[in-house]
Amino acid sequence: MNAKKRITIYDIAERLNVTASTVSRALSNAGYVNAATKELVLKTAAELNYKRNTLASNLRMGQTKTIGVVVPRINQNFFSNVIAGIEDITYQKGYNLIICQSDEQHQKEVKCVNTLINQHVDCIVISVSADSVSYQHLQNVIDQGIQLIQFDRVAEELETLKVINDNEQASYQAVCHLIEQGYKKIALLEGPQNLNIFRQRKTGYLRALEKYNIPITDAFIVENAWTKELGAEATRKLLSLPDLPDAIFASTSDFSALGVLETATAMGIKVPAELGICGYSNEAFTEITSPSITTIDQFSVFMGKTVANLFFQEMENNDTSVTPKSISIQPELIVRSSTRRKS
Amino acid sequence: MNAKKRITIYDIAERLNVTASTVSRALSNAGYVNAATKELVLKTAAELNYKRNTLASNLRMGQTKTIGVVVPRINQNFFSNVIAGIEDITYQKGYNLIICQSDEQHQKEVKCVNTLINQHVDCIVISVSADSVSYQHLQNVIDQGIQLIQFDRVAEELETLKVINDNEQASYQAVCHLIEQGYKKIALLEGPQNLNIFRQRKTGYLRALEKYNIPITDAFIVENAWTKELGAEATRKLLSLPDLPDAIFASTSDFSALGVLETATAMGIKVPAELGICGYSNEAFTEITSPSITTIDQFSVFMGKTVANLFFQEMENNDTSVTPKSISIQPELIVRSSTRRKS
DNA sequence: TTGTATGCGTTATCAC
DNA sequence: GTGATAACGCATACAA
Repeated sequence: MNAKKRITIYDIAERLNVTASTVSRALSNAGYVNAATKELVLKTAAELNYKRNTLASNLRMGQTKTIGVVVPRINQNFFSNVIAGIEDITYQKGYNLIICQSDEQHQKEVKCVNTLINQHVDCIVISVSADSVSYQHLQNVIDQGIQLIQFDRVAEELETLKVINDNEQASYQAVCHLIEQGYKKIALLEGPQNLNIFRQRKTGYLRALEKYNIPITDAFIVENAWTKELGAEATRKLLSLPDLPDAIFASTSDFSALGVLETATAMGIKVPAELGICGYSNEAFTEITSPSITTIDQFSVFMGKTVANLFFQEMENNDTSVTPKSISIQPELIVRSSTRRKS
Repeated sequence: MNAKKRITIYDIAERLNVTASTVSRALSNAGYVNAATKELVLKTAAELNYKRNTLASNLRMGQTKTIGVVVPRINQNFFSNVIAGIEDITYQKGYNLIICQSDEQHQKEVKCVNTLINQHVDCIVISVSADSVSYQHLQNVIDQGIQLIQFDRVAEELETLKVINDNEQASYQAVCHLIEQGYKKIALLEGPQNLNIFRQRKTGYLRALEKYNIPITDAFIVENAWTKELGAEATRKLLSLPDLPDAIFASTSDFSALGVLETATAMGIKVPAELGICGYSNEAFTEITSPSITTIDQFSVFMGKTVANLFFQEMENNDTSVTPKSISIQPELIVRSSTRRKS
């Protein structure tokens, strides 16, 4: 029962005393075919419960109408939203998605990418893992003639299509907002600096300080504080400094910001009066903490849609002008209670 | 550049003056092949940057080592966690995942399933959409000889592998807990009753009331309150009844429970003193609301792993005993502040 | 140990 | 309009 032979176009052909070619034409309505026979084919195909073998079809046609997506974690809000956005568009166009997660491991990412190449996907969409070192596997994708689109976390040196957030600007705005609220000693929780996005966020932070002539305090910059736990740990450290910060910008994630908030609250420090807190990503929970957390919305679903649209655009105007395009989405600062000191 | 011909086993064969079969054998180390030639093949394959065409291979082999997953929403915590769990196991076994989302629409679900059948996936994993009416498309999967595994939301009448939560028991425990905390007038927010999971949760609720000889109040049971907004709306309705409930069990989701909490708080009603609130799913935010929300953990990642393991088990002992197996996972009640009135 | 021949299911290019 | 035939790239039974 398990190894049951499936119905093929030959089975239909035999039944109708025509050849497989006729059946094929009828089913894919390509080429000439008598209206009557066509209807007959369609009818018996339905009767026999025929399902086209996409494998064979793809092999013959040389394209799979499939897009491979590689993300660090599927079950992370930002990424699952981007995927949902991609899916929304690709589904309408009749394309399929193969999803892989790299688990933030470079090695697994390489394996995923290779699998996708083997699968002959038409396009690979990727946001690179945190510990990525080399980008040979991505160069490989390009070499195989497969469209490559990077989003969010990108290898800047590779000339590919990119969809990114203007991290620096968003970060700059956030810190400016803090300063305008009267915070003067602003700490930064930063992420792995091998990822462009975290470097950019740091740059935005520094630019804002510079604009307002606020000196940089090295002790206020904490590396790799990008989980809730690490955020909490960093906070304990920061709040035991001789010279305390009066605001913490968790540029890595809202989870980190949550760690800050919980720790500060536990220590009896009043937010936002004594400590301002700003996160990144606009996770759902930031709205419902008390106080609610100021954060930055990345428009993740929209980002996914943009990625997908970019692919189809690029495919349609297939001129050889391989001009690498980069789309930057402007994130939005969402001001909430955790940083609101002035009316 | 885009339509660049990829390297095939023939290219390697030509280069080494052997035949494609030898190359094939060497690459898939099947059958006899001279150690020296094998090494040579492997070396030049690497040199030429050969990538196996999985399409052709799969067509030949009659299996794709691919599993299709259909969920209502990719970017919903529960589902993205299940997917992550599935991926974790299947990745280790060298299997791929094709993910589709039905958007809670039966019609889209049917299309997804058909696409997966066409793709000749080895297995289809599905959690049915909320508005599903017929299950013909799933019967179809079985008829095509494809392994079908349902999880969470299942069509009970279909004899397939199933991985479910013991919803009734969890719901029963939750309501018993409420009663033991002194709540006497417990309202129920219920989900679409065409989905088994919501029927079961309702049954658990009724069973608990019965056990404690608490009469059923029809006005306390609100249909289709399974989003935050609908939960809020239901709460306003419930809290304007002449005879108020003193607890609300949002059996549909934590989002619904959040709507309850926010509405109650806005109305100046004290939680848990005047109103007990219990949700479902253990979303991350339930821990950080104030008060934190009592809820039920479904072990979603574990559920995904269970699904994947079930597939591999079933594949390995391929005896024809098509005994439909069903695995039930016992969810866990997480008691938090929103229902804690007694020490 | 290697080569030859064939087929997986489909589509495209020819003839007829 | 329809049929015969080849090809997509790989894997295997069989022959050598």
